[in-house]
Amino acid sequence: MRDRRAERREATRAEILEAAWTQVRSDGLAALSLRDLAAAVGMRPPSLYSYFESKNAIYDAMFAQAAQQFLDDQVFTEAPPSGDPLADLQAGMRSFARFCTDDPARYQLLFQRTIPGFEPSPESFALSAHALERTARRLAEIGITDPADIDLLTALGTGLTDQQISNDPGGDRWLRLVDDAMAMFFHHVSGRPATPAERGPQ
Amino acid sequence: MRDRRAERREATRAEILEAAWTQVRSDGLAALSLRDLAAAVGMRPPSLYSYFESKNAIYDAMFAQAAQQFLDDQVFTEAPPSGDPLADLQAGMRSFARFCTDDPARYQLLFQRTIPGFEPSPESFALSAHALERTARRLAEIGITDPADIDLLTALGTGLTDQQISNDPGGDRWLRLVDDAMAMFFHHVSGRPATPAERGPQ
DNA sequence: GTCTATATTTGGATAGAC
DNA sequence: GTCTATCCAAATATAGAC
Repeated sequence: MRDRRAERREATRAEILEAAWTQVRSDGLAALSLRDLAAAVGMRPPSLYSYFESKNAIYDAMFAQAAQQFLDDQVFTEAPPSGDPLADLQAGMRSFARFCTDDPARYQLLFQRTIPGFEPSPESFALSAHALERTARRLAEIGITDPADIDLLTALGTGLTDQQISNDPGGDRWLRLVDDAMAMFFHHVSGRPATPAERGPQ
Repeated sequence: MRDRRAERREATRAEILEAAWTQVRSDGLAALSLRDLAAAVGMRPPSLYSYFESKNAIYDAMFAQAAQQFLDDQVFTEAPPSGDPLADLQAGMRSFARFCTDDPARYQLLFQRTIPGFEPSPESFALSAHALERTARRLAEIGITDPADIDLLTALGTGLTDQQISNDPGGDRWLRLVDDAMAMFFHHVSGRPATPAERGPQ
C-alpha cells in the first residue's frame, strides 16, 4: 500500500528545493542560506536537517535536478538526424544555449564550479556524465569525432552562453549569433566555406 | 623633498595587496578574508583599516592593478600592424588567452562579476574601458568592424579561456586551439576558407 | 599606526524537550 | 518532526588606549 508518510516527506523535500531555487535565482548560487531557506518554507533552521543532512546535500539534490532537466531538455540528443548535419548542429546548440540562459543559476551549478567545498555526489555526477556521452555520440553521427573539434565546439558553446548571461542578461545579443557560429564551425571542420543562406540572419 | 612617510605607507599598501593576491590565487577570489590577510602581513585585522577603508577598497585596488597589467601586457594593441591581419589576430588572441590563464583569479576579478557586492570604482573601471577601446580600434584596423563579428570574437576568446581554466588548469588543451579558432573566425568574416597552413598545427 | 577589546551579523550545525 | 536554546566559528567593522 501507499506510504503516505514517505509521500509527505518527499513533497516537503521538493518544496524546500523549490524555495532553494528561488533563492539562488534571486541572490546568486553562492548566497544560499539555511536561515533564509527555512524562513521561506515556514520552518526554523534546525528543522531542515530532518530533510537534508547538510547544506551541501541540498546543493547535491539541486545538482541532480538540474542534470535530470538537462537530460530531458536536450532535443538535439533525442531527435533523429534530419539528414542536414548543419541544421542539426544549429538546433542542438540553440537548445543548449537556451537551456543555459533560461536559468543562469542552474547553468552555474551544473557547468561551472564556483561553490567552494561542493562536489556533486557520484550518483548526481553520473547523471550529467550520461548527458555528455549522449552528446558526443550524436556529434559522431554527423561526422564530428576529432577531439580538438569537439573542444572547439564546447568553447564556442560556453563562450556564447557566458557572454549572453554576463553581458546581456535577458536579451539575445549572443543567442542570435548561434546559427552563424555553428555555420562557421561546421564549414571549418568540413573544409567548406559557409553560404550566405547557411549563415542565417545577420 | 621626499615624503618618507608616504613612501612607507605606499610600500605597506603594496605589501598588503601582494598578500591578498597570494591568498585569492590559492583559495579563490571570493575567499579573501581580512583576518587571514592581516595574519599574512603580521598585523591584527583592525590595522588594515589604516591602509584600506574596507574590504571592497582592497578589491578595488586589486582591480586597478589587474587593469593596469592588462594595459601593459596586451601586445596586440601596441605592436604595429604586420600586414598579415590573421597573424596579428592570432598573436593578439594568444596574448589575451595567456594573460587570462596565467592568473585565473585576476581573470575572474577583471572579466567576470562574481564578487557579491563589489563594483569597481569609476577610476578603476575607466582603466579597463580604455583597454577595451584600444582593442576595438585595433580590430578596425584589420577590417573587423561589424559589432556582431566582434561579439562572436569575444565569445570565442572567453570560451577558449574559460574552458582552459575550468577543465585543464595549467595545461594547453584549449590554448593550442587559439590559432585554429582565429583562422576559422577570420576566414568566416572575410568570406574565404582557411588554408591548411593558416590553420596552424593540429 | 598599531594594538586590545568589542560590537554586530551571519553562517552552519547540534542537543534535547515536546 | 518541529521546536527552543545554544554552540561555535568566521566575517567585517568600530572605539579608544597607547
